Amino acid sequence: MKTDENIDIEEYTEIFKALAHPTRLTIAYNLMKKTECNVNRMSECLGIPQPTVSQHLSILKSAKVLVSHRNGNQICYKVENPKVIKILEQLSSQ
Amino acid sequence: MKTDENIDIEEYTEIFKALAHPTRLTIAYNLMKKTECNVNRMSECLGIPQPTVSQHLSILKSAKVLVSHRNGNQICYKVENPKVIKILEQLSSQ
DNA sequence: TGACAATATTCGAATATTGTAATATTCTGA
DNA sequence: TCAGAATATTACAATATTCGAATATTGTCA
Repeated sequence: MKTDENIDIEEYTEIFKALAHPTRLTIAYNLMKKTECNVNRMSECLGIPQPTVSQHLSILKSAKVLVSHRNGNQICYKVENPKVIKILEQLSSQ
Repeated sequence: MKTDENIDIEEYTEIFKALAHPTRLTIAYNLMKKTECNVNRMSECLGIPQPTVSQHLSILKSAKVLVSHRNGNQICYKVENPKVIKILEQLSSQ
């Protein structure tokens, strides 16, 4: 087995680490499938306290899985990273 | 955001957790790209002690990322899980 | 069977992650 | 500018992960 790698192992390790939690994977997958979403709405839909959701969002953002932008009163998160989208799309193919 | 999921979040969480380590991602990616490989060869190529490689292989196997079969004196590991292959293939597409 | 090669397991210390609770920050609109 | 809504941060205890060292297991072949 050659150890040469034409991919950025560190980058993907960070992405996978971010996705390796049921709450975070659910958030990322749903944001990829549907649309952007603000924090309180996620918190309600998931039945998870807002600060906990915020922590998970912070981890997803650090790994460049999500991006955010302010929309009036609130902050919307969505998936934009094409590498992440390609990965998440595979989860539901078939 | 609806929380309905048509994918098995737990299953993919396990897969991502297994892949969320540089050594394990390197092993899985190389096995997907190239061929099956035995433990000592991986240990040499990666420059990582055999027991450590064996531990990582055990984690990858538990997550159903890898399968193994005996080949004479040694044990060969490879990627067979189609869900995993689809994910790993995305890493090098472009 | 016995020796050796290949692989797996166990243990423990160091480190990282997780969830909860409390609190802080930031922004908007009156 | 002030109040309140929305979001983020901090601190800490509980739990999980990681690596290396030591050792155990398994299979092959003479």
